[in-house]
Amino acid sequence: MTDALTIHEAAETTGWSARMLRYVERTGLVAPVRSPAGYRLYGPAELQRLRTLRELLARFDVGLSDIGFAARLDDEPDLRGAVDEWLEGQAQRPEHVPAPDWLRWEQEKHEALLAAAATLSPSTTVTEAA
Amino acid sequence: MTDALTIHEAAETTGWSARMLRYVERTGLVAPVRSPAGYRLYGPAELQRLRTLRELLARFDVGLSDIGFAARLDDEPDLRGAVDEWLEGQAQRPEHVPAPDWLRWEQEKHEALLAAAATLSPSTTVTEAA
DNA sequence: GGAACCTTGACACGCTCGTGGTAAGGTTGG
DNA sequence: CCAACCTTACCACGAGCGTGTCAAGGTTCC
Repeated sequence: MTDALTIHEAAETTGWSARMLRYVERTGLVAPVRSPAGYRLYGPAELQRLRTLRELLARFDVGLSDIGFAARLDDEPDLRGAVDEWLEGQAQRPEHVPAPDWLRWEQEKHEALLAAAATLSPSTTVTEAA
Repeated sequence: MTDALTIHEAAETTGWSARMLRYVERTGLVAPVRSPAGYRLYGPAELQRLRTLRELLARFDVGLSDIGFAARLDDEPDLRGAVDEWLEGQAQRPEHVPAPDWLRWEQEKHEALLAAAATLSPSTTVTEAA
């Protein structure tokens, strides 16, 4: 009990390489406690975390940096908010723009504006006929 | 009205370079409609989206790929779930492990196990005394 | 005190990201 | 018809990711 594995032992039981365990630590995703001498000590919790992390990366083919970003989203509400807001297609439309016009655009775009993009005004603005 | 800018015009009004607009499109974050001939046509919505995206990246110093990942989280519930679950420190502890034991570990870790990590058992398992 | 660990730091390598170019070829407007 | 635009497809390049390996130096155990 009260077992703590050294980096190489942890590597063996988790499937990571010792090298990668150090790297993972640098990304801030799994940081083991240190012995007074500085040795990394991986407890059951860390080991489990490492195994599931491994599974996660493999299953969805994402990178450590992606998970790192997700973590950042988690403790940076501002970022989370800004990103979410941007993602939901600019939910809060900029009031300074008439709005009805730009809305049509979205609509048309999602439908078949492609073909209907016929009669447009000249100038540098692109125009074309079917 | 009903204006659609070509890539270079859009570049000018959004601050991106034409080159980057194509790149941004490849990431799937802002994809303009295409004219019958294949020309990219940026409408007000896209332009706005590009401007706010630019602001977002600069303000938080994140990359297009990060936003791309956030988008992926948004439409891949499985991924979102797996990531969130992993992030909240393995909320659902593995029932197959006694639990009380690993919990102590977390506790001790967050406190001052460092110094208390004195008397341990020998073998390959790390051990040390103060 | 020496073998067997651990630590950090560095070099390396292939790959992706974020950029910029350039070349070869279609469109379009006047 | 031709200049001015657009398109895709490449080359390039520095920075970072994901890995490995090696070197120089502490720890620990017996």
